[in-house]
Amino acid sequence: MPELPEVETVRRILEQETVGRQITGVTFHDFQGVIGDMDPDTFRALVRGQTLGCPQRRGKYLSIPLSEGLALVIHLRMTGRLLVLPNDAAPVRFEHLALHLDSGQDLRFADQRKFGRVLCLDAYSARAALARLGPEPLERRFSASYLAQMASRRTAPVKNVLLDQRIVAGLGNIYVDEALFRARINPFTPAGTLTQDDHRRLVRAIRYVLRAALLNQGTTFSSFENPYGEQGRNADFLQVYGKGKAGQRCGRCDNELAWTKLGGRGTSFCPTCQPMPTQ
DNA sequence: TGTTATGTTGCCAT
DNA sequence: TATGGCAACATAAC
Repeated sequence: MPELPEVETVRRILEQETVGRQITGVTFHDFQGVIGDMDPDTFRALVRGQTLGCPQRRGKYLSIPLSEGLALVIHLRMTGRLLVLPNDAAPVRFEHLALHLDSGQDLRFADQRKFGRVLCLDAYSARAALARLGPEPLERRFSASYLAQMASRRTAPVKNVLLDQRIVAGLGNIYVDEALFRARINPFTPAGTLTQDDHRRLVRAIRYVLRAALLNQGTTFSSFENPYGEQGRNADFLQVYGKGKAGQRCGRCDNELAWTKLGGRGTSFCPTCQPMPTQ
């Protein structure tokens, strides 16, 4: 599922392929709700003739500035895909939107589960949409002391706190499980009970797993592909995500990994390396 | 063949 | 405010 490393992988390819290209036309398919509440003809009128600026990423959002103070704000949610294809390529499965570019290519948006969106917003609305996000985990503002401040007095499990995009932007189920394993912290630990050393290890672990995933161009667990249709290579390096349920063994201690539900999400961890702190 | 898990975000209830 | 549950949706796997 697209989290920070996957979205950034998409952004880097779009930066190569679409910057400076003009939108010459728009094609919708069966699901026009992909652009939100906006009328499709309005969307068409707004974006036709506009030039695509340099794509930006904020958390799991992509934002592509257009001329005239507009921006395309895109979220892939769980199964959304952005693809760069020739104008004359047939629609892909679950394609909802095609932006025809003057380069002879299309920027296509496809999404099996129809949760993802491509919104055309004015600069003010675009800014508002991203303003609620917490700091970027790979920037300095996301520090051990920041995490300590946000976790202070909170009783919710640390995993839930890390998944909260208002606390830190861009983490999802995969990298939270991976980071907690690397930091040797039990996902159920009440956030407010973490020690200073926990905060430090956790921030370092989050940065490590995200950087590694970026180098591998993301994790393809089920459906993620980059705009060229290529899979990420990071799945081979996962330590716990997707392994607890199958009863696989921990790469550190060789005991069996555990699988449980936490906050409605599947959660894999090692009960030996990530023990619950004693009450 | 029916049931369940999948995971992101926003909305709702407590 | 903090927290938890669930809907939105389509499919694969059981």
